[in-house]
Amino acid sequence: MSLAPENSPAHDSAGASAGDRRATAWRVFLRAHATVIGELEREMQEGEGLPLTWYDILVNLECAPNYRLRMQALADSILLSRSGLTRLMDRMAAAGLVRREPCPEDRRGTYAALTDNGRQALQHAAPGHLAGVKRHFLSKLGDDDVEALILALGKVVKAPAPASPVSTGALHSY
Amino acid sequence: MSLAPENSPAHDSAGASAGDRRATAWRVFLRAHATVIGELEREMQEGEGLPLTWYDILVNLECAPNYRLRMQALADSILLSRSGLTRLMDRMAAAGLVRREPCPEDRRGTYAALTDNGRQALQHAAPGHLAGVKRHFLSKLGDDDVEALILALGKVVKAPAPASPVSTGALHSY
DNA sequence: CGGGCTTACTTGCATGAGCAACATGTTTGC
DNA sequence: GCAAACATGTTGCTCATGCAAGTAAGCCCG
Repeated sequence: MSLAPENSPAHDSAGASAGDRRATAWRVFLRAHATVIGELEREMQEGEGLPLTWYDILVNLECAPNYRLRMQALADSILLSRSGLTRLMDRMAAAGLVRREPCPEDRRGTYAALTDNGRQALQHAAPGHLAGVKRHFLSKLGDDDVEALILALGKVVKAPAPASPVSTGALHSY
Repeated sequence: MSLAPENSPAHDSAGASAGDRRATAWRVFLRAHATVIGELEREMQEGEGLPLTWYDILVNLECAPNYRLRMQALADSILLSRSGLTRLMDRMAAAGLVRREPCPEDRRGTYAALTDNGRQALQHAAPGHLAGVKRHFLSKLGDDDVEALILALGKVVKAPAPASPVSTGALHSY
């Protein structure tokens, strides 16, 4: 989104103040995200008929032990509210990609489990998505850019660069 | 969102392949965006009662000649669909922050114009937002990080780093 | 000048998301 | 043990968004 009406108060005097550079960094960051995600979403929708959110669910389940995850954990992982996930699971279950399973250990709980159809859909969609990420993002970066991004943005994230699948969250809630 | 079930096909052999580093960069990028935007949205909502989208509109209008913009241009600027903007303007007009003005030059057109209330709301909200951007993003970066981000992400964006207010777009459509 | 094509916005409809309230089940402290 | 606190998932409601269709106005060309 926009930053502010005028740039940060001029505490520098030179042409491009440090504040300007920082504002620019922020804008580029926002714009880059919007651009890339927009493209990926469009391609996934057109190519596979899957919303990126669905893909996200599928990946997270594929990587989970026994191809299933508690609703809570899944919601956290894709940064969706619990109720949002409940509804999303309804839709994906109706489409045959996932299935609910009761949780024996905690009878309040429910597992979201990947169906065979779901795994197939994922395997069908993954190469295109990977290619899209490369095409719209990674291919434009040199090795040094990659390292610089990891370093800089890692500082921004609480737990710097988790190894697990990890979700955008970007998708939702903006 | 998640990248893929497994990381990119192992074309390298060493521990952390180039592909891994790239996948990591992508994940950190997504996570950083989700984290920061989530915080900013929350703070704006709690502090000012404004959705970030509204703030975004206000900034764009504040910076426009005569504090007004054609609907089309505004929609492009905040990366919202036309119909989305129509409805958004309805809500913001109802809240007294903006106003529709007929466009004399092209009678099909409409200006979205900032009201005095809108300017006040913006002036009230801007410092907090600025501070939030600093707190959650800029303050964690060194000058070299800032430059590296501009360089790397600039390559990702079509028109590299426009000077105008610029919108997230990130917000919407994710 | 007048019929078609285009553009600018608006509206109908469907989708997706969050919050608050709920039902159910588990844990904790006495 | 048992009641109070807490956790998990689902449901009611409202809001926000996009797409496609509709309406109004400008433009182009014969």
